[in-house]
Amino acid sequence: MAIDVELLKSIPYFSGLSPAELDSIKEFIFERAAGSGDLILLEGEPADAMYFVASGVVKTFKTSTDGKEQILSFVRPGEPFNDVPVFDGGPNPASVQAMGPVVLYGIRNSDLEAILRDHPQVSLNVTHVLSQQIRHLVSLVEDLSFRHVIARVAKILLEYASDGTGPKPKLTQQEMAAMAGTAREMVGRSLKSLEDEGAIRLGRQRIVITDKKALQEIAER
Amino acid sequence: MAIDVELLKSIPYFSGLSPAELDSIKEFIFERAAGSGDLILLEGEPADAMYFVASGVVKTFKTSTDGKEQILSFVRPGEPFNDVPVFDGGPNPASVQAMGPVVLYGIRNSDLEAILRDHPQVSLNVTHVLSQQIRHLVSLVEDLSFRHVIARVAKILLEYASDGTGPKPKLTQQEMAAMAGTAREMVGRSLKSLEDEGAIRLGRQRIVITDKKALQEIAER
DNA sequence: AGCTGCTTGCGACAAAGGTCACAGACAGCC
DNA sequence: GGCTGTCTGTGACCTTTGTCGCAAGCAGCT
Repeated sequence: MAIDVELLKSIPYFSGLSPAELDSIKEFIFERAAGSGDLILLEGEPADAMYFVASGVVKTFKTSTDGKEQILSFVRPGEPFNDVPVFDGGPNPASVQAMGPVVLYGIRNSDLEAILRDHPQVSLNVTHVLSQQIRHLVSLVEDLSFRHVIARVAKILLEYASDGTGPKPKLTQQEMAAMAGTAREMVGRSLKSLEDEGAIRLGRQRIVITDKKALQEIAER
Repeated sequence: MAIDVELLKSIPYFSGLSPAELDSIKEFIFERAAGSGDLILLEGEPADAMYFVASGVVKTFKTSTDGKEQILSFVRPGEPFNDVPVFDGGPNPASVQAMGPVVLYGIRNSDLEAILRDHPQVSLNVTHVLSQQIRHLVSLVEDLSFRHVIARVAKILLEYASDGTGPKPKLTQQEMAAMAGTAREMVGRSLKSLEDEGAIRLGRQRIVITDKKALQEIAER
């Protein structure tokens, strides 16, 4: 196994570090691969490591007692997940699943603690990363609390349309439902109603945005 | 104005610091008072400082375009708010309002940045505090996504009953509604139905939990 | 004691969202 | 080229939640 130092450099956690520092950090990193659909972490389990996505995409999500799923975020290359337990000592806050074949870089809790102690720049970087996570969650709360399902679906489309930046998970209606906190059927109906309003076109396997402005307007309601 | 050093010491942000360090940090702190109902910060405005509650309680919340309010958290003595903008440079993520007369300790962004640079222990502490905020928000998302209004109300009651630890805001139905992300009437109906099930008793101005176990059970649905 | 505002308590509807039950479409795989 | 399992489309129906409109109730103030 060979840790990709170029990738390490591009990870926000480790920005601003010297090559020598990166080298010493590299020693703590282990690699882990997973196939499509593999469960990587289970919410509530004791946490012993955090991860970065090296390639592929994973999703973090919560599961309700009756089996409903709420996706919290997608994690793309260079981004971390399950870092919270390192900082507060608690269990995994959410389950994590591979959206396709993925390669992960992991760091054991105790090792990261040592890194934080030795490299103050890293904990500074971490405050930045955690802040972004907080903003993301606040925005999710806002969506769930204020917006109707159709607006949430419109927002998802706007965010996950083909903009060509980085890997995008191809979303099933089931997954969109788990993102929007609703049932699959509601997503289907929302898509249909968005099509009726002329904002999108539903093709075979593919959703095309035909009127971005209209879609944005619907997303704000 | 006199900054209370005892209080400073008890703030998680500054735990593990020497008296000398605390003294130097003290120099950056300014005091600010607000009366009941005063708006302290407005979401979306440029942020220039973060705060700690010295006495009293404030609430942080989001407002929708049509005026609905979603409470994100209550902030009690020793706890921070509006720290996220310091770490990511963005605007205030939420509005903040005093629940009663409050005294706040503030630190300007640029000053806190200096403190973080000079005292690595502080940024370590910050990662811990932010992690807790993340867990709190994830739990809020879970509630909004999985639970019915009545379960959310039950949860609120369990959390804000008289357990005698620290100042508790006395909640109106309107405020409970803003916490649960619903309308005031729904809170009223939920309380009534909780009373019918024998979990609580609604007295004049006061809600008494008569069957905690039953209430917990309802809260989990 | 008499005002004035906030807080509650309902009841009747309306609207949004969730559930169920299938049928058809498609993709990937032997 | 057929099979199988997943994904999608859809209608009917039920539940939950939101909205409106008032009428009391209560608290604090003068």
